[in-house]
This record gives sequence, C-alpha cells and structure tokens, in this order.
Amino acid sequence: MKNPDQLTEAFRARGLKVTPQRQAIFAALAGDTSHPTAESVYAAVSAQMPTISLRTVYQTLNDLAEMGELNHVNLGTGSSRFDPNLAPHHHLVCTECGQVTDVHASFDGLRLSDDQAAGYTLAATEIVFRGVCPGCQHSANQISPTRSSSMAAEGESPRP
Amino acid sequence: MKNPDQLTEAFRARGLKVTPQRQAIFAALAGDTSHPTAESVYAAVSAQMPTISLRTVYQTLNDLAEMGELNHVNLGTGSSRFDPNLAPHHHLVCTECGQVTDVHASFDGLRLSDDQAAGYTLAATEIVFRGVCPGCQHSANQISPTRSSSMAAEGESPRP
DNA sequence: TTGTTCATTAACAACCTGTGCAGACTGGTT
DNA sequence: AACCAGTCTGCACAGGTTGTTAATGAACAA
Ligand SMILES: [Mn+2]
Ligand SMILES: [Mn+2]
Ligand SMILES: [Zn+2]
Ligand SMILES: [Zn+2]
Repeated sequence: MKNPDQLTEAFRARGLKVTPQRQAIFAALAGDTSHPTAESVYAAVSAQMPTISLRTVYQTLNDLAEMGELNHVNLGTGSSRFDPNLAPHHHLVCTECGQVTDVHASFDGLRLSDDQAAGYTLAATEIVFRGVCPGCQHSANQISPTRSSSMAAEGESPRP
Repeated sequence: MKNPDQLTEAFRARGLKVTPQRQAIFAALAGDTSHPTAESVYAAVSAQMPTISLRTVYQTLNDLAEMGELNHVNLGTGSSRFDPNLAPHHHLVCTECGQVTDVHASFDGLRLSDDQAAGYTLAATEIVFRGVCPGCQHSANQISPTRSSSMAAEGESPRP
C-alpha cells in the first residue's frame, strides 16, 4: 500500500475526495501487518474519530481494494481481511485464534504443468499454512480453565 | 470418502443412526468431484427426496467432516465446500464462476523454514491456484450480452 | 467565495451462509 | 410392540456485508 500522502494523491487522481475519515483509515492501515478485518479497522479508527461509521470503513476499504492498494484476502477466518502488503507473499493462519502472519519465503519452483492446469488461464497462486500460533499453544497446554481464553486473546473466532 | 455402504457401517459404529436422508446424502456425494456446497448437495438430494431439509444436509456434512470422511474447504468462493477426495491434493479455482478443480501434483519441496514458521506448530499446507476456467474464457471473449452469463453457467457467484 | 458534487451518517432492511432450538418423528434394539 | 436415543424439520436467529434513503456536511474546482 502506498503511504497516506500518496493515497491522498491517488484518490484525488481518481476524482475521489479526500476526507478526514478516509485519511484516518489511511493512517490506521499504514504499517498494519495484522491483516485487519473491517471491524478491527473500524475499532482502530474509532479511537481517534468516534463518529466514523462502520459503513464508511467498508466503503473505503473496498475502494482501496478496487484501486489495488489493498488485497482482499479470505482465509476462512469468518470475515474478509485486508492486506496492505502488496509484495507477493503467503500466509500462516492460526486455526485457533485466526491470527494471520506473513510468510515472505518465495516458492518459485511452484508451477502447474499444462496438463494439470486443465485449460485455466492462471492468475495467482496462494499458499496458506495452517497451524497453531505460539500464543494459542500456551493456552492449550494449560488446564484450560474457561476454554474460551485462547479465542479472547486475539479477538476473533476462526469459523463462525 | 468411503463408499455409501462403508459409511453406513461407520455411522453405526459411532452410534449414529442410518436414515434415508443420510443415505441419500452418501449417494449424492459418492463420486462427486465438484466440491459441492451444502446448497448444491441439498439441490441434488432434493431431486430424489423433496422433503429433506437443508438443515439435515448441513448436519450430515458436518458429521462426515468430523469423522474425517470429508474435507471442509474454504476457497473464498463465498461458501464452504465439501471435498470427498481425501488424498492430499490442491485446488484450481475459477475467479469468475467459482468452479473448483483438483490438482494432483505434489509439491513436496514446499517447506517452511523454522524462522518463517514464527513459532507456529504447523498442521497443513494448502495451495490454491486462481485463474479463469475454460468455460469462462469463452464467455469473456464474446461481446458479453448480459454480463451475467458466465456466472449462471456454474451456478455460484465467487464472492457474495 | 460560492456552488456543485460527492461523502458521511444514521437507521434500517435485505442478503447469505450457517447454526440453535423445539417438537414431532423414527431407527435400532429389546 | 414398545421404548428411547438420536434425528428430522421448520423456523428463528446470528454474523458479516451490502443496499437504500434522507438529511447534513464538507471537498475542491471555478
Ligand atoms: Mn499478508
Ligand atoms: Mn479437492
Ligand atoms: Zn492463535
Ligand atoms: Zn469459470
């Protein structure tokens, strides 16, 4: 994702207005590597701008995704996530809490032979590694007093 | 997935009853390589047994998944899909119509280095190839009369 | 500065996938 | 035949996301 100033330019170039709400969202996303959901972006921005609406957050995230400034990723964690990291990379997803971590390794050897491609015009290859994150391993090793402690930690359930 | 008779046994062995509804679902899934959604299983079974409820289809599919007879896969096509193919394999997903095709190539070289794994306990690796299927390429090359023709072909929209 | 256009908000409704629930029903067993 | 655990159905409902509408407000080009 471009930095907030560049996004401001890009929005103007598209005839979109640059509003305080949009700028607050740009700022919230800058440097965010957590693969936030719309709700979590809303939570972050609301802290600075309590009057912003969830609807506006959705709209702006969708605008950014349409402009290619953001990737819309669906990793089966129950809600769409938005990824400002435009570099080619893959993901590590915690099956307990839904946490998503970037994997920057390149897997260049990964190509589909023509016969396997079945006539498809290929556009992208996504690799998802699933497992249990360090935080959730701790919780699991304990006597699990309330059974919901691990999910509460990250704030999102894996599959609603 | 086991064949219907074996599933009947497996259900009984677990103390689960074998009902006509469940048998109809077993039969519908046998040899189905389309990665059906619950809705599409429901549609198929309803043709033979019009009184079956969607709720029962969901329940039975979940039971089968819990028993490991079916894989629950989420490929970002808007709804969960169920995969009776238990062999390790990957998927090719059409970004236009949502069609899913198996890729049986093995990518054994694919391993995550310890530093990339970030302390996760890894459990699974999924590879998703995205592109446009042969059918949808045809539609796209034409003058696209109604713009919705390509989606109607496969019966499911990629992202609701 | 002014005017036009676009954006935001709020309050809903609608949508879709999926699940919880209550009550009627039935498979498998005795 | 009778029993009971387990199942089916229909409906309500939840979560995530989008559509609508109207009223207010603000961005930015002229
Ligand atoms: Mn990422
Ligand atoms: Mn498959
Ligand atoms: Zn976790
Ligand atoms: Zn297609």
